[in-house]
Amino acid sequence: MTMLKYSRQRECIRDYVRNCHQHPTADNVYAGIKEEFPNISLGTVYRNLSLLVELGEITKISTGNGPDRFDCNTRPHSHFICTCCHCIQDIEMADMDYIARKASENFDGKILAYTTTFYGICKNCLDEKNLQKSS
Amino acid sequence: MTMLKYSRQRECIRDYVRNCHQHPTADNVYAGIKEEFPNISLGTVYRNLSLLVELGEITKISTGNGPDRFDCNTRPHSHFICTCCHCIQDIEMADMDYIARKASENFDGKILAYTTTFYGICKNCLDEKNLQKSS
DNA sequence: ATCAATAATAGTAATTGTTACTGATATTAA
DNA sequence: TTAATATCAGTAACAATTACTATTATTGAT
Repeated sequence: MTMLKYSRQRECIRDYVRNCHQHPTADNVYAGIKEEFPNISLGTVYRNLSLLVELGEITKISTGNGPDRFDCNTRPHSHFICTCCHCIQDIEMADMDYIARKASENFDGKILAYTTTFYGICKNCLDEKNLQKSS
Repeated sequence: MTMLKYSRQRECIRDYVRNCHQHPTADNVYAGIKEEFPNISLGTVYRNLSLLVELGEITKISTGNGPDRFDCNTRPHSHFICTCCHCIQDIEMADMDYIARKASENFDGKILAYTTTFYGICKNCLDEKNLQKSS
């Protein structure tokens, strides 16, 4: 491990993700901190986001299509991705570990982590289309 | 929808994925059928894999880093990704729907699908390192 | 405070995985 | 057999991300 030096850019990037609850992309972060650092490089944003993920200060969400998203919520939780507007929402579940325990039962490897991603239509899109959650 | 015409290339691609249980990448498929179709195009492989996914004949797995993988198993199941050798294994779980029901309880959108991906060390890697599943 | 060591930067080029385009070929229904 | 057109091979374009390089900023020791 190489020693870590302070950088104002990294500080700013971390704060931005901390205060943004829309699960921003690297590009969103880049655009968002352009005001404070007009000539920051996109590479710097990517590098620091990766670093912050390594440090466990933020997490990365792979959506399956489109760019990765970042999340200030480091507690274990799931994500919901709306197939309509592509928004991402956190989903908290009571007994998440149940899944890992259950999966371990018939698996001979060592399970260290897992993520669950839900897909569907978010509240906003349901409302816009006058649909019900249960229809 | 445009009408679907037969193609030997698509047949071959489907058969390859059907008989390959290593969750191949598009590149793997490309390399694997080069023998039968020496001058097949990588674009053709991508196009047909996407088409087969649309038709529900195979499924696509997004790994989060690295290329997408494809799976001949179309029944609902989870995946385990080894962080050591990067292999992917299927994990069958008895009551998977429990998760979706549980998640629905405190969520106001409409959940239509979900995937769970487990991360850890596979049996082979555990053995090579003389490690135990429970240590 | 000054300095040397080096981590981090801005800017840019390269890489990776995937999709789009184009003219030629293969499949299909009449 | 023919006409219509889906698919093809080949290649170019694309989006997201990473790597490179010369310069700047931070740090710990003088």
